[in-house]
Amino acid sequence: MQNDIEALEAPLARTLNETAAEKLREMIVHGTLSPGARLNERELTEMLGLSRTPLREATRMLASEGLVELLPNRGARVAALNVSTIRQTLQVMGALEALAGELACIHARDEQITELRATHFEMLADHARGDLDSYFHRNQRIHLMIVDMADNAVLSQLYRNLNDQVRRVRYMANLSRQRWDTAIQEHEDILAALSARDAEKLKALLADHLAHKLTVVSQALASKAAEG
Amino acid sequence: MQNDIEALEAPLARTLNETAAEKLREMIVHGTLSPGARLNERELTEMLGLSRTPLREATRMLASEGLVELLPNRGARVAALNVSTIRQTLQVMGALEALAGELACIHARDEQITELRATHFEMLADHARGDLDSYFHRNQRIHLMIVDMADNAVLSQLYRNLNDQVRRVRYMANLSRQRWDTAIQEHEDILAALSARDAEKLKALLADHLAHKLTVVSQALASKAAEG
DNA sequence: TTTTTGATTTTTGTATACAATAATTAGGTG
DNA sequence: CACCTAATTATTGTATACAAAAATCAAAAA
Repeated sequence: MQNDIEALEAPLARTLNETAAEKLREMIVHGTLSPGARLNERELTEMLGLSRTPLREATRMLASEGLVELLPNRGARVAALNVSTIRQTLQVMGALEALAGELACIHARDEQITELRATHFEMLADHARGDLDSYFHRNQRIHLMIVDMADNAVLSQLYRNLNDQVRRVRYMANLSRQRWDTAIQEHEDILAALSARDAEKLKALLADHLAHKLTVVSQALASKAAEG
Repeated sequence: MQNDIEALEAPLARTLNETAAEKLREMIVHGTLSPGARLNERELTEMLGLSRTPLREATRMLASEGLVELLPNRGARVAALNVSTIRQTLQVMGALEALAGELACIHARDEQITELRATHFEMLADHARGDLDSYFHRNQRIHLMIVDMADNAVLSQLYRNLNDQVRRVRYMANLSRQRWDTAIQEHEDILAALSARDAEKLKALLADHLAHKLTVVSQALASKAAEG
């Protein structure tokens, strides 16, 4: 019945604007709402089954997160995705990952590193069986785990926001499979450096890793721009 | 000839929720609304002369910026200011400044550095005449100039958001004057490194500078917590 | 045809009305 | 008195109503 569904979907006390923000965020990240698309309030309220008030509050939150652009008196649209912005975002993420790596070497507990290694092996399994989706998901998870090991909530929150921007590219343009092998090797090196608590090496590895990601993502965006 | 307003990103037309967000942001940063204070919608609407709709949209934006905390069904309150959060924030700002310094060494135009040096001397003048407010303001400006020299809009935006958090401490607890002299020296070194386009040195100097700031701000917060 | 201009429609921004939840107070009970 | 409990009040969350701006369309003029 209805109450059960509600309880499953919203275990904690939540408001409509929060759930709306979550739904919209997911739609934007997954590309259901494509970059630059106008957000028509009437359409979205019908789609989400709520009124304009919580919807507008949600779009304002997403605007502050950088997923939505506000046009005064002309509503809102999904933030555009261009190579320049993604490059800037990845540069910042690189700086944040470097900090995260440094702090993780200090604060990470052994069981966290063990858990990270386990996830890494699961990702290897995904790689072996060619499960791109699961591989991508666990890849994300590994990076988030490292960031969270830094034990800095501000850092974690910021990183996730920026990461959402990059995830959009993944869903927009399927990233090439050829990068897999090098990425796997990089992850193994990263794991080794963290286990050895070698902060400087970890920072360097993370920087390289992200630089590679930048080239891949840029190419993906550029080819998408060329075909579209 | 037609006005190409569309091409410009900066929207000149303003809505009430934006101005409300600006007002609230300023009140929070300046401490007019003190940390942890409940945001009563009736009071604020009367104070700002608008209705609850744009006010609530504003508070949601500020929540995403981290200046406000939302309590479901219990409204909102000004985000608390504790040493732990400020430490985390400054750590992240440090990472961002390091990136900014690196990029600034590459992208900064000579006239920008000239402008920076001019602001530095004006700050020296503030120091000489003991104008703490103006000194503080120009100090902020110098750091923002360096960040903006990186030519990375994502970085600039993020840095400003985090900086707002730290500014709150300044207004909450007047920072000690004794740090002035060391800060002046550090700024001169930073300026020299940037002029020489010495990225590594600049990064190190900025890191030191921020580490000092962290101790000062922590002490200020701790003493404030002790007296309050 | 193309352009322009003014009316019509749509969409957004804001205010207010209503509903639901939380806070407060008053009155009883041990 | 302390401690419940219920009624009242206040406050928040959501829906809707209204106003203003933008977009659309259609007829007239170049």
